[in-house]
Amino acid sequence: MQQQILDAVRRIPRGEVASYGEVAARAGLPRRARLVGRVLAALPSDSTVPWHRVVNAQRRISLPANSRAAREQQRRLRAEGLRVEGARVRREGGVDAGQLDRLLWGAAPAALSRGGAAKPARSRPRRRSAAAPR
DNA sequence: AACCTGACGTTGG
DNA sequence: CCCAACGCCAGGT
Repeated sequence: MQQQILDAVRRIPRGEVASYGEVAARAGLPRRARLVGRVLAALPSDSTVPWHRVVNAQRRISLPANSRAAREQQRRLRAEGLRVEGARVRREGGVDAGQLDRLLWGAAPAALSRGGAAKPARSRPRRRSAAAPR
């Protein structure tokens, strides 16, 4: 099953990241996020597995800040075009759901914003002043 | 077998 | 957004 995990990691596209939990799930091992971590920790330094594309659910590098490994992960991620601030990793020019809506529909989907049925429940991002990706 | 520990995750404050 | 509490799974002592 360790192979399954490594394969899942290998399937992460260049320039993208996946969480330990996601990797575990994709490997058919739900709830085994920690296992993913231990497997990666055991990787030989010469491994070709893109372990650097694995981050925690908060999209943060899950390694002791400033450790050798942490810096290496930062280096590699940046090399793949990802923005890394501290431990936080984000995709360049990433668009959130709200932006995507506006990009596709031009404006707020009035039909959905009508009170009554839908209950957003969770505060939605709402970014109005963000520069539109040319 | 109890207990500690960690490249984790989710929820609530 | 940061932090604390829990919940979880596997290994190591």
